[in-house]
Amino acid sequence: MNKIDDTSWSRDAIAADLERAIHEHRLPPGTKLGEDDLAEAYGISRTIVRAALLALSHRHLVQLRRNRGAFVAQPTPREAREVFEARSLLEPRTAHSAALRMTEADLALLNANIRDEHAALDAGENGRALLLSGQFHLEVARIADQTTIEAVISELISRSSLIIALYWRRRAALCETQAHHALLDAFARKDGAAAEELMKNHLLDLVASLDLRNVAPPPASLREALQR
Amino acid sequence: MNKIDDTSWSRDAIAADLERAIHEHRLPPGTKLGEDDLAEAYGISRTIVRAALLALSHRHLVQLRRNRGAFVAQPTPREAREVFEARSLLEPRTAHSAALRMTEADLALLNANIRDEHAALDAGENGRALLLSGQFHLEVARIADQTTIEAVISELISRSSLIIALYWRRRAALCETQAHHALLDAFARKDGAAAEELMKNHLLDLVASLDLRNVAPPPASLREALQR
DNA sequence: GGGCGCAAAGTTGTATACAATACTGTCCCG
DNA sequence: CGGGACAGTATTGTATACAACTTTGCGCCC
Repeated sequence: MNKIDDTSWSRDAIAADLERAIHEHRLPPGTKLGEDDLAEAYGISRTIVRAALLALSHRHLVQLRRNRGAFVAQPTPREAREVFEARSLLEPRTAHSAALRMTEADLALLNANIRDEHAALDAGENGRALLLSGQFHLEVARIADQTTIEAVISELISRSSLIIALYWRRRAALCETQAHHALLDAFARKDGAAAEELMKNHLLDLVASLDLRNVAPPPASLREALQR
Repeated sequence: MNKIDDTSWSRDAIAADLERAIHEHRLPPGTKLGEDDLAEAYGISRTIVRAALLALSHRHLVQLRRNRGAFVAQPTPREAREVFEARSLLEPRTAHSAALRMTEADLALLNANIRDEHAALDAGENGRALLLSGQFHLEVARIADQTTIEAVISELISRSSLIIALYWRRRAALCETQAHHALLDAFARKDGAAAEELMKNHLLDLVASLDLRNVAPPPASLREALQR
């Protein structure tokens, strides 16, 4: 209903649209994604919606429960740790490669990204800021020219957004843009080793800002029941 | 037709069955996977088949071409390099963790795996040997108790099987089991550093045994035309 | 005889109808 | 008054019908 139904939405377009909404915390963890609702919203049949939800479930952004429907995923503390563990294996080395391949155009793009993120934060658009923050990391992987790793990181970043929604402790907004700024400096100097180290510490800081005590499943079934 | 249709196949069961067939090189790269054919083979409607094919396409094992159908993926040399690049970022450290957590039961399982692989090679069942070889790597990730990384590695291993089908240069069968045996020794000693180094070199050896010159796309559209 | 165009067949894309399962509220019984 | 069973409602699972597109083969024209 709030979606533009001028053109017909493709499966991938719907999946991307939903992923963005999840990433921006417009669809919080546990939200029920009813097939009829989505079909009506996008002006298409359930067939396409189901395919899109299946795609998102493969990215661990949506949990499918047989005969019960699709819900925005709710990563456990364990899953949260694992996601950042995987990122810490992939992203520092990727940042290293990216630093060595960095061009002026790439630097400008990353710089614009940081600026936009800051603007979003000032405007109170936290969801949009989080999305831009993720895009910064994704852009680094793209610059490293590693399509396969980029795809993996893309999924991990989106999952990280869900993790932040559930386990974020204190608002360390400044920390974020600061870390990205420091990375940008290393990139500008084409200092691979520094970029690698900065990325590694950045990810460690991110995990440190989470509260992953095992009392996690409160939003699990309780919230889900209320959500609908 | 050759499939058992006693019980009804689920989407995931079909996807797993197809993935196994691809992994074992029973379905070589470029093979057309017609929806009607599969639906008849498994005794279900195209609905489920389409969902399974969509799932496999998300694992990069199947390439979907709009209005043309599904084909077993044909990784490019570049993609091949990237897959092993990703594996070399993930698996050595994972082997390290696995070594530290190794139990007697785990060792027995890995040992049995190597034995089975050897038996398969002796029997000339190369596809089965390749599957078992992949399972060895997957088992290591499981032992490391990293579900998320395990899922990523699982996909990369299956893709590696496609890469081997396309770019394998010489049969270095012995090398394979030798490397796994050396890893097993390190695991038995709970020597994480050694396991990490062995895994790293094992993956380098694998890439070295490939012929990734950019004359790759011969099997691309030519073979696809003949295949059907 | 070669090349273009059109028509027919086959395959995939999408929507919809129906079946199966889970949820909700009510009624009856203890 | 509380608990359990049952029926109604709603939602998801699967199959099928139809539409759109691609491919293929034939025929006509140049």
